Amino acid sequence: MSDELSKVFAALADPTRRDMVARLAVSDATVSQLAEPYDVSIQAVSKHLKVLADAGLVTRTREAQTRPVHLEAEVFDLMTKWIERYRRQAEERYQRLDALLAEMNDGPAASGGEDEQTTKKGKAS
Amino acid sequence: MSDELSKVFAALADPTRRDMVARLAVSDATVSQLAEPYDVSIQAVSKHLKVLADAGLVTRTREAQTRPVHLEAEVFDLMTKWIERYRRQAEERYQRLDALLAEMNDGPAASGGEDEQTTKKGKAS
DNA sequence: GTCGTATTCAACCAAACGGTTGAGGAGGTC
DNA sequence: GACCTCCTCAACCGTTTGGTTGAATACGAC
Repeated sequence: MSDELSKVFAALADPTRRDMVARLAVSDATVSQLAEPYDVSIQAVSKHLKVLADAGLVTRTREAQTRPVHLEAEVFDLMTKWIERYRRQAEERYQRLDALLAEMNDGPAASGGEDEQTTKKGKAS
Repeated sequence: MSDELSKVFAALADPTRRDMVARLAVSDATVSQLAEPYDVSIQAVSKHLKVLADAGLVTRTREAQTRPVHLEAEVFDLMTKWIERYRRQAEERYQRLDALLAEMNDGPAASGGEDEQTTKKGKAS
């Protein structure tokens, strides 16, 4: 799990960590404040925080005895860029397919009620 | 890992699976076509596909002996919605903070109207 | 029917994950 | 100094993950 993107996705794959991110979007918090709602040990929360930090999603500073946690929203961009890229690609492909199907319907051999999956045959990309 | 969102994030946390999604965005493919570039067994690729399918990211149909894999781009929306929500929230918070700081710089008086939580100390930066 | 191809299922294994408890470390207050 | 609080590190444990190999299964071709 070396690469940045994998770490970010993996970090957000855990509901507890997503909840933490959600709360950190509202305001910074200390480890114990973050731990309060969950019934797991402080150490477990600290581990979750480490995962989020390793993914670059949060940063921690020192402030008296506490270590306030701060959300770094910019890292989200990495994900959205990746997602948007392939979603757009897939959607464009869909539109081309729709256009192609429309063309085929408009065009020649309309060949009866082909509601069956028969048309699926000629797939050769 | 019961919930939908966790499955989607977890599915995309693996570089091989992300690569498959990237390739499926271009065109549907069979399992062996998908497996070709990677030097892992076909079975391993089949497992990856199962993870993607469980997350709702791909669907598989049957067509002769092969099982073409198709990307379901709509599921991406789940993620982008989640991400955008909290990113926006965090960014708005930043803007409020910036405004607050600007205000404090403009009007040094600022009186004592602050809430009791002012223990937050002046955060350098 | 038999054969070949494409895919999945089953069993196994090492490594990572999410949790625990216990022992520190860092930094305040007395 | 002693003491308390907040937090992390270390060791351990059960479960999940990503990979393997070998044996089915599903389907078309012969």
